[in-house]
Order: sequence, then structure tokens, then C-alpha cells
Amino acid sequence: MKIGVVAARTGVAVHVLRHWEDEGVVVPDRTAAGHRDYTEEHVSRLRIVRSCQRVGLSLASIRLILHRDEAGRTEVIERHLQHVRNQKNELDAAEAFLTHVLTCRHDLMSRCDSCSAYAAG
Amino acid sequence: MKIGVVAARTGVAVHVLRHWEDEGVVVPDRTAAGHRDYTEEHVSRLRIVRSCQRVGLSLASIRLILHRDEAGRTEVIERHLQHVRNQKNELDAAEAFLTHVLTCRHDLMSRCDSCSAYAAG
DNA sequence: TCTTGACCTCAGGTCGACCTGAGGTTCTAG
DNA sequence: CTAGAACCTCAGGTCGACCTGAGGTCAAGA
Repeated sequence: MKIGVVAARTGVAVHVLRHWEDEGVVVPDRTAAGHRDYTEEHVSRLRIVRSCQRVGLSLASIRLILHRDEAGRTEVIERHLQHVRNQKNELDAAEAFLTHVLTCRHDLMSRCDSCSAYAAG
Repeated sequence: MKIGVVAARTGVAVHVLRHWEDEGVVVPDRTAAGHRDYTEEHVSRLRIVRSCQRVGLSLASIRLILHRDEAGRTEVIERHLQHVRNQKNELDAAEAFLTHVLTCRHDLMSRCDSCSAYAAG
């Protein structure tokens, strides 16, 4: 499958696909003429890259996750798992705060209990 | 309160505090000599900045959230609220995926139901 | 007073993740 | 067999959020 087709199917721009290859994240095969040649497996992985990016993983981490042979993989994944779990709590707090500030009428956050609670982390 | 004291209290480096001021996020008062002078209210806001950053908000967005008079504030906050809610689902999916890949033995993700499910996500 | 540390501004560098353009090759429809 | 689309590499630019260093001012103790 050619890069343009993959870009259309995944919604990932051509130059981004090339960038991800440069970073070793998803590396397609090549045709005799040197054109990138993607399989369905590559497409699967591309979608996983986007999903991982949405939760804040860097390309370097994603590369690690996608390549079972890389050193330190387990540690990195466990670190990210921990981070993902913490993030849920962060998000709950942030949701409460954002909901609150929409209607908060205090001029000083330090005098508003809800705002102070969020500041206290 | 001087910038060095604030840095020590909040764990935010001095140069970062100056950067946040440049970006209009938390702007301290000044002493007669031109030194930055922070109040407890500023410190509260600094902590809120860090919390917001942890859920991925940009300094520009945080500035908006902290300044009730800025135009488009409500819309931006509601957009972020929506994003925060979506993020929780993303995190659940990511947690399941990361937990899975730790022990997944398939060479091809496209042939692994769990991996494919995440790619489809 | 004098020193030393904390403060100031301003310019320029770094890093990750793209994005753009130049200049050249390959594929495909007519 | 040729035009134009799609592909290629490589160099350089952008953006957000810092980070570092130069060169100078201000403040508090010996």
C-alpha cells in the first residue's frame, strides 16, 4: 500500500508518516523503486501510535512499546501505566475545577474554597 | 514575596516563573526597585497552573482560565472540559492496552484481538 | 564599605513533533 | 510516449515550553 493511500485511510499526513519512519516508530517496507510499502500490520500500528499520542506518549516511548525487543521496554511501559493511572485522578480534579471556574464569582482564588482545593493539588 | 522564595515554595524554577509572567499567565507585582513581588494569591495561581499543565493545558489556555475578563473564556473552558472527559475514556483504553502489551505474545498486532481493538479505538 | 548572593533584562539555544519547499525520480492515464 | 500526479531525499523553518548565559543592578551581612 502506498504512502498516499495510507495517509488517506489513517488521516495521518504523508510528511508525518515519513517523520514517524525517521523516528523508527512505524517503518514500512520499500518497493524496488524505493517507494514506501505499507501492510495492514503497519496500518494497525499507525492507529495505535495515534491512540498512544492522545494520552501523551512521546514517539520514543511509542516506538519502545511497539518493538518487543527493545531494552528497558517493560520498565517504560510500567512507568507509563503508572502515569496513566495518576492521570485519571488529575483529570477528575481538573474536571471539577474547570466546571467550578465557569461560574466562580470570587475575585481571589485564594479566598475560594473550591479553587484553593484545586491549588492544593 | 521574592521570586526565589516562591520558587522554593512551589517547586517552579525561577526562570520558569519569569517565563510564565512573559506569557501573562501569572504576573506578579513589582517592588520600587523592579523586583518581582508575589502574594499568596499568586502562589495559589501558580499551583493551579501546574495542575492544569498536568492535564495537558497550554499556557495560553491556562491564562484564559485564570483571567475572567478574557474574551472567549467560556468557550475555551467548555472545550477543555469536553477534552478532559474524552481523555478519561482514552486513558481507560490506553491502560488496558499497556497492560495487555506487557504480556502479549503475538508477533503481529493485526492478528491480536486486544491490540486490534485498541488500534480500532 | 565591601562582598556576595539574589535579582533584573535580553538574546540565543534546545527539544519534540511536526511542516514546508527545493530539486529530482517514478508511476499511470490518455 | 508524454504530462501530471505521486513519490523520493534533504535542508531548513515553526511552535510551545522551557533553559542558559552574558552583563548589569540591588540588598543584606561582616
